[in-house]
Amino acid sequence: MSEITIVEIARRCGVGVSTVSRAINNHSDINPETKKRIMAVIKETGYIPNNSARNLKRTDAKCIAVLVKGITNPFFAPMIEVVEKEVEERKYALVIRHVEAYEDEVDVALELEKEKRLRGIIFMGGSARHSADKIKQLNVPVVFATIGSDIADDLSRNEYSTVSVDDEKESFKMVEYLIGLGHKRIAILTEGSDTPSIVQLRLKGYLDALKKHGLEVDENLIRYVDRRIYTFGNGYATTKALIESGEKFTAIYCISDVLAVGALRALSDAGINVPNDVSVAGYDGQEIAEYCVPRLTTLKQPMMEISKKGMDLLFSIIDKESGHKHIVFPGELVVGESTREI
Amino acid sequence: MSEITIVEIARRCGVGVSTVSRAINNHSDINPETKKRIMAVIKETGYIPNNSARNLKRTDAKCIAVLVKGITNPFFAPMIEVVEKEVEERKYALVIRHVEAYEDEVDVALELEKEKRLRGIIFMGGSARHSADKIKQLNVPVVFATIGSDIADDLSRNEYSTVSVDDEKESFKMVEYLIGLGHKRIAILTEGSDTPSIVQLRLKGYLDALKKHGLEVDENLIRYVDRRIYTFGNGYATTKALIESGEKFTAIYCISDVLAVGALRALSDAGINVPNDVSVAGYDGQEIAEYCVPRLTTLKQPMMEISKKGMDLLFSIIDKESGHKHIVFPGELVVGESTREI
DNA sequence: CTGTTAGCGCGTTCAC
DNA sequence: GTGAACGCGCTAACAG
Repeated sequence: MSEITIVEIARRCGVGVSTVSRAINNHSDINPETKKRIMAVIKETGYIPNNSARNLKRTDAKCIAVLVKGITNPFFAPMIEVVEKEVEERKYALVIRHVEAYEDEVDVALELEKEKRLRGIIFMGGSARHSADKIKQLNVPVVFATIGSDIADDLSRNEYSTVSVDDEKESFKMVEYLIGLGHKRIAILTEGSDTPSIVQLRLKGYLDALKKHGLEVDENLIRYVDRRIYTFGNGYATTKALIESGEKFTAIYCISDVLAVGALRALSDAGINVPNDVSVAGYDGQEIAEYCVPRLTTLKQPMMEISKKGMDLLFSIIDKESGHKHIVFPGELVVGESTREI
Repeated sequence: MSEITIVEIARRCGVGVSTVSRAINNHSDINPETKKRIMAVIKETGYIPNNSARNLKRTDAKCIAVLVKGITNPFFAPMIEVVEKEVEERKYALVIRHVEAYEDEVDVALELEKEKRLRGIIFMGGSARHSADKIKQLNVPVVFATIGSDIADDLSRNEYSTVSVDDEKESFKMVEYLIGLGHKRIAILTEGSDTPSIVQLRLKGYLDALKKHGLEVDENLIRYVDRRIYTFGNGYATTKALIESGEKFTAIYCISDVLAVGALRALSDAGINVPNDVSVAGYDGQEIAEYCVPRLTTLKQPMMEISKKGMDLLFSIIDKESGHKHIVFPGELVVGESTREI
């Protein structure tokens, strides 16, 4: 089965290849009649233009790329939908790539840019610190969503945009809320991450809140989950270990809702009532927080707004209507049924 | 910023382009010294080969594609991880594409195949009935995961493989289990789908089980969620409507775990105890089923085995060691805390 | 071991 | 309005 190419279509229609090309790409300079004839043959033969060849030649491809770190992470699902909608509205093409945990997302972007004709890139998740040089190499506007600007050094602030909540501040807010309820021994479920990331910011918010309110930091209450903060199992296992360690605590603050749901289950299994015996708080404001039993107190990130704003910003930079910006959205502390006064 | 190409690298190294190509692609016939020199220049210049051009020429690209219908669906996350591992082990490249609900996955595959040099395709989710002709057009081995063979007509059985559970049978099993617990008025949360899909099979299993046990089908107990069966909100809203309708029922069977979690929440809000007042059963055996409160009784699909077997099969067909097969895995009825005898 | 060269399939001039 | 010819960046023959 030799692949059918544009030449073959041209031959069958008795026209030149360029005419076929014009028909495919909706060019204006073409006789409607010939176009119709060509399109008929194309449909009939099931011909599909080779995208690689097109990318090689095309100069005007309007394409946006979204690079998602950990696409299996449900957190990004609603954001991606917003991106799809925005991109479609503007008649751009969209390519979604997921980036492995061990890959450098900017490297992947670099590669992708060679392959497609990208006009803009939006990153979701991933590490926070990238060399400005590398980002500059991308040559197209770049927006980081859900990653704040506070980790960027001043030099690189103008090389890319960020749209996010202030993870440190919001995390601080949540812990302060727990403290306000009278909790003094607040455990935290976090991840032992060595790279600068939102995880570290959230931990810092926790530490600062304790400090501000004169509570001492007990290392035994800082619990590191095994690698991934978006699995129920990790929240469950870590909480179980915490309980069994005999350490005293009256609240658990989890840096993701998914971890918190695992924590709820572990507490329930141990016969510990939430919120009467122990309060549980999450972070992210994912859909699950609203539907678990009890409903989770969580720090809701305005995901839709973040992605919407991220796209607006990206397009306005593409259209040279704006320079790079660093936008911070406020998070919302949603009080559920999982926390109460002590 | 003119893009830097292989010619430029060759010029800077004072060698021919093919030598550079050989260096990049780890060919054997090359002097280690020259290779080292070339690689150094490549690193220095930040040169990245253009993938489109490569795809255009390459004859041997070992690449597998996974097309996922609704990649935002957490159901496929663990399966994709298995695929990644298997593909990597065999030194193939992997391209993951997610397919919109309104797109035809086979069409997308057709397009992708023109662009990349695919050696095999694995589909996850999506509609069940595809014309054998179209699949044949793909020219490479195709495996459908999580979609059964029962919807394929005999003619096309040899054109592709399927690896799945028998959705109708397993669904039947679950409903029979509920009936065995003494339930007579069993509501079902399903999706009003017009295309042949697992959804219809699960509904059929429900209907058949009722019939077999002499229970009459009450249309009022068949509830259709609004479009998507993998959102908590839909399970919640539909269950809420069911409760408020005043219809009597003692069990709810949800055709996905995600719907079931939403149902749990709605019942809890209405002051209905699970499982004492109403039993709830899910389907899929996702991680959440094990961590919600109460734990969900569900029909667990062996997702890891399905994807592992799917990949094994795909590769053995690629290597001509096997023809197309239709493999059915047994599901496992996992009894949680959400169902009890009436 | 290395350089030269011919296309891969297509979009884009530039003549007609 | 249309066709011929060129070349995008690269790999794979082939010749040295």
